[in-house]
Amino acid sequence: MIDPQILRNDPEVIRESQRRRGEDPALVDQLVAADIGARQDQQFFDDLRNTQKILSKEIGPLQGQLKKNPSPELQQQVDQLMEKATALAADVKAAEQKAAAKAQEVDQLWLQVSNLVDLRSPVGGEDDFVVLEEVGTPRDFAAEGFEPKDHLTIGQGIKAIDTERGAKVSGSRFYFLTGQGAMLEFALLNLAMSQALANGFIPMITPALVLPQAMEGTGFLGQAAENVYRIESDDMYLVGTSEVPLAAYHSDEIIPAKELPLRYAGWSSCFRREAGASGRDTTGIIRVHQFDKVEMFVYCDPAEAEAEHERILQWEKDFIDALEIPYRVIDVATGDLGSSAARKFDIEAWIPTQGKYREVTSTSNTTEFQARRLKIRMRNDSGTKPLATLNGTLCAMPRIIVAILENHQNANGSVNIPAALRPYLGGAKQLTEPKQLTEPGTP
RNA sequence: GGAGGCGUCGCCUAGUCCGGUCUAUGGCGCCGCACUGCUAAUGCGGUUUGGGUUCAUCCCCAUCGAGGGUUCAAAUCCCUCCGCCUCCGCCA
Repeated sequence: MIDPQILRNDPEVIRESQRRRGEDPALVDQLVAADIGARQDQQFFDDLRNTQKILSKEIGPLQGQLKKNPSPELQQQVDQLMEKATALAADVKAAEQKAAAKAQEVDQLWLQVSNLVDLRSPVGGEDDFVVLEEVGTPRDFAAEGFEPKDHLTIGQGIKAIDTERGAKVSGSRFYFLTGQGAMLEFALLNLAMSQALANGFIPMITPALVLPQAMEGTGFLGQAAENVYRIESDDMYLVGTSEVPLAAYHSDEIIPAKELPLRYAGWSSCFRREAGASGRDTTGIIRVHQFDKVEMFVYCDPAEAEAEHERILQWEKDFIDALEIPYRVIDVATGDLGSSAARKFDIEAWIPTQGKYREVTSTSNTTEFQARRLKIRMRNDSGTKPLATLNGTLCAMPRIIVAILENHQNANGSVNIPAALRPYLGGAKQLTEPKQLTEPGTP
């Protein structure tokens, strides 16, 4: 949610943001009208309620007197007041219901408005991003004298990835990480968590099932709703990222300014329906329904948010650097920000067999948008105010595994392990074909 | 799943039986002022959150886990739900 003062003082700012996103600016005009109406109705109720309270306070003491010394005169006085009060009660109730209905209408409209875009975000759709930098040089496999294999071929060769049995057990876009594939994920987890810990993050293992208000508050029930799994029988949602539980963690709380910034590194499974992506990335583990991820999540003073966003991006780069993977950083365009982000940077890793860069991490500055929805505030000397939240991927397992397998493969199908990862794999320098796992179809 | 207990403005707590002196008590903590070589102690005042109004002060409304209901009037009475604790049963 956006600061309602902006709606009242300068609604054009919100209209412009909606236009840049390719969303409906007329929503803002609906909101302006609804907001005025709701405040009028609230004021009407407040005043009516005030008269009722004053009247009620007159009746109380009179009732007391009447009990001690009953007199017809007093009785008449009380009766008269009661008559007025009874009539008023109905009006108060009606006014209250009207005001509540209007307030709800305003809330519903606000839920449809996305965050104000950062004016530096490039305007346009998915393809209108701006490349900020390219880091590292893709390997020249031709010069090395062999054709690179795709990650699935390599993964199957070293018995690290099993998509056939994944599909057998759970359907398409599911997979098993087996043997050293599983160990590779654990190693990446440990590397990521060590880095996060060194950067002052608090490690967190979060719920993967959340209540509707957590999903709503983080902004995933808007346009992104079709990609969210819902557990109908219990009215809960499977999270697509631990950003959701990490944001809702402090909902309805007021955090002292001196405790900020609060940095959390969450580890959870992530679930995505990938609706509307049918036909894209159908082989391998680039686009899957379930994966594990280490996510950075920060609560900070809004004045610090932009600098923190840069820091998170740097930590993401540090991690990919450590894995020795070539990548580029893009400034995501307004149409591709999602409802919560004001600005978003993606890191895209080089995927040799696709000959292009593919998203492996994403960091968003959601400014005060989520904090307002989730009622998270900070307290400093001048009072309480909404704080800012930011998120960024530290390590999304399958895609990082894809990037490692493809970029560090050898002609014989083995894979070199980046030096930073070796300590977490017992010092091994390569992933090679093991003997113990059976082929699919073998009894 | 069964039985019982509990949920009050940072923390602890009074109030709930019996509705109106609750404009929610007291203590701790915190903030300000006074006193004082300094500190401590003491005294006085302030201290939930959100909304409306205002230059600001003031004032008004809501808020006693949440939502309904009864009533002129609800922390207090009734109903539903949620959470926590204890015990029992089942299970990882």
